[in-house]
Amino acid sequence: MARKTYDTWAGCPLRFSAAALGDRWTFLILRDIIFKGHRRYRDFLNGEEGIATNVLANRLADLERHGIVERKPDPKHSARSLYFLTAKGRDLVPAMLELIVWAERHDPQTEVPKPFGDRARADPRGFADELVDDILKRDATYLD
Amino acid sequence: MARKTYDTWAGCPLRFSAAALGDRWTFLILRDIIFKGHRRYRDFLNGEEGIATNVLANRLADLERHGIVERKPDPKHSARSLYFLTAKGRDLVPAMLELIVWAERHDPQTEVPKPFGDRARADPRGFADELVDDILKRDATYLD
DNA sequence: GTGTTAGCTTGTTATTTGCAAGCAAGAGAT
DNA sequence: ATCTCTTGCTTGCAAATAACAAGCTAACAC
Repeated sequence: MARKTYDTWAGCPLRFSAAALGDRWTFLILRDIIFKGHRRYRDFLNGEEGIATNVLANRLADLERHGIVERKPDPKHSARSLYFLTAKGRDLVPAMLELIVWAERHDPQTEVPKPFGDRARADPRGFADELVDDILKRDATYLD
Repeated sequence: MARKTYDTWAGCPLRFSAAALGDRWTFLILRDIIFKGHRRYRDFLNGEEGIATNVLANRLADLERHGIVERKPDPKHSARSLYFLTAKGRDLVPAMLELIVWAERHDPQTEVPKPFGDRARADPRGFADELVDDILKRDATYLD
């Protein structure tokens, strides 16, 4: 069963964001789609953090319900599903970049490569656009 | 009792962010400090979302453990505690602003005032700096 | 000194998570 | 064609966490 819905949490923007994203695993799934190029259930499941399969299924369903992720059958493997970001999901990239900038600054063990952080700080909009472009290119490789 | 710690979640920036912020209530507490000017336990507790008192105590302790929030005794009322953002906490303002921009765009019921959204989109850095300034000014009113 | 408020802590129950197992449908090898 | 493996889930169960309610101590307010 999916989690209790916070569908009445519209209006206030941070409450709206919290309802959609306020969960550890949701962040990591989005990271996997945006930065690791993952699109398949197994890819998420095999991530190093070890999400439980039922929790993954719930989170993907939640993200789909929120219109952030879209599920499509894999044209090459009819048994598989693929999970893509919608435009709404792709619009989260700038916020994700700012979180990365924050983490880079405050995590002494950060693994953010310096050029990545520099670029995110110097040209956040341009970098976000570029990342969105990469996402769409990656999507295409799964769909053609 | 506080939540299970995800203290080993350093390194990857979004995992680090998820460990510190990946929770509905955490978002809302930060919103209350940044945008509503709340500093006292009661202020958070009386928020319209209705956080439970034990959950609030846990979240504040978590935020303090993560160095995002700092607790100080109220100089005017010795029985009270006040919760302030640390520099690390104030550095979250740009990410919060991007989430607000996202929510404004995708929540049909958004209550973000248009000038606020416009400013956040046109001049994110300047706006974030200004908000941090407001936070520090507000802090001062509690401490003098 | 009596009543109220602030900031919690301590139960108790409901919900969610983490872990293990199972399972149907499709793909791949023989 | 059949046997096996993989994929994308669902189900069951114990443990952790959240929600709701009550209580408790120290400080004010009068």
